[in-house]
Amino acid sequence: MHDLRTLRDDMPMLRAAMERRGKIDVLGPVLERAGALDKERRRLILGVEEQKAARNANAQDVARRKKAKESADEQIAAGRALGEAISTAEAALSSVESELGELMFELPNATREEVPAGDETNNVILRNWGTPRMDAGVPPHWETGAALGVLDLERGVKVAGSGFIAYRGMGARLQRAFMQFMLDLHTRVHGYEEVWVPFAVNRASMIGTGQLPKFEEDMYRLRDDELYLVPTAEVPVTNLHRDEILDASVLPVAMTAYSPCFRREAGSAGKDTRGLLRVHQFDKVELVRYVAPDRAEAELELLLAHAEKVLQLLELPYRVLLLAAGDTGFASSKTYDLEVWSPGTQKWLEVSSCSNFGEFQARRANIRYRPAPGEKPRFVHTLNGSALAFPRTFACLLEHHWQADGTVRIPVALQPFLGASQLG
RNA sequence: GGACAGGUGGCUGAGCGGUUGAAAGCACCGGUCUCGAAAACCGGCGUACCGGCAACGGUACCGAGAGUUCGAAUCUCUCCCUGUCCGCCA
Repeated sequence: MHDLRTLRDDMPMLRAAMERRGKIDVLGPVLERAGALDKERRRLILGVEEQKAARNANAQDVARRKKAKESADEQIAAGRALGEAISTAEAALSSVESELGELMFELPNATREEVPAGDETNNVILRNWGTPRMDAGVPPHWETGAALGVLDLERGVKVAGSGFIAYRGMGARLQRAFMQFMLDLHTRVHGYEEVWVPFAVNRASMIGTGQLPKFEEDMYRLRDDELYLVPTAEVPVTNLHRDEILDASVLPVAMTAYSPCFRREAGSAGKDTRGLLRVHQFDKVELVRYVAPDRAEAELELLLAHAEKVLQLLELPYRVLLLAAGDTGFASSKTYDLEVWSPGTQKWLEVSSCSNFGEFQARRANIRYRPAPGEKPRFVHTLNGSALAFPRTFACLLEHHWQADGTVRIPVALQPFLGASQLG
């Protein structure tokens, strides 16, 4: 959510931002309309408030006269007329405000200047870590997973439908090991507070982080209650301090949480859906930080390093991408993706997305901090990243560490958590 | 799920339908005093929006929304949340 003042004072910046995202065709007119509505809104406010001031003065007058036992009939009649005028004016104002509000919810965040313009073909590979396995003959994870008895795709489909996974035996245990391994790393080494949060959230939370109102069709919604299954722990964790003013001394707030993630993936049917590549329910450990604005850039690098550390310990070769504006998420001002090489499918798979949201989410969720006693509250900047999403990590693990005898080597760092040094 | 009782500023807690944005206390900030601190005393101390270069002025906000009224924190309705008891239950 952008500040209305930006609309007023820096329209060229907003236009340029939509241009870089490749959305100017659709959003240019939205910006124009919003700008006009903002002007209209202020004009109406002026009138309404003037009338209200008159009404308040008139009501005081009535009170004074009644106290003095004078007649107030004239004032009461005047007040009634004012009241009618006010409700007409307010109706006009509220219709302008609700349209303006809807338009503002349509506008994505502006990306930072170092983010390249254009679509995903403009993403920049910043660096590589490790050596991708290029030898032929590494089977895809769904074959290895079935052979080792750790993945039961057919039965996942039977009990829930396509995109729902059943893990078995050591495969199930590996999920638990992932959770413990990642949470321990982030809490004990990287200094995050571990939190465990609701996996269903209300509408206000979904609006706070930017999933709603724009992406309703991607969310699982509970029919009888105004609740949504979380698409990522980002939602409940970031919203933990919604509508609060934090003391500056608590920044940076760093929280990590495990959660299952539920995504309808509307519109992406049939795309990269083999095995674990794209599923409706998956598990993930998430990192969330609230930081002071001037720290946001540095803290994003820090958070990215925390996510990378997981891959390094899992000994999985990866690359770091700086996403181009058009590929950057709606609420984000800058996003790094971590992609792991999958030798079984000959693809780079995204296992983490680390973003700086600036004040875009904090403004929606109303998360502020007071820089110093007596100073005005300011919005925090929010950051988050997966560290990591389990299924694709699982897939790459099964492929990259696959050995010619059909077994899978378990990286040393994970062994104590799994209680085994190999699968099979 | 049922029955009661509640939801007021950072916290505690007053508040007859009419100078109540809201008493008081705590916390916090500034000052006096002190070598310094504490105590005491004095003063200040909400958020958002609109107008204004500014000083400042205006409007709104007492869980949320609607209503009654010249005027609502105060009355009515709906919803949400919290507490207590009962029921059910992992």
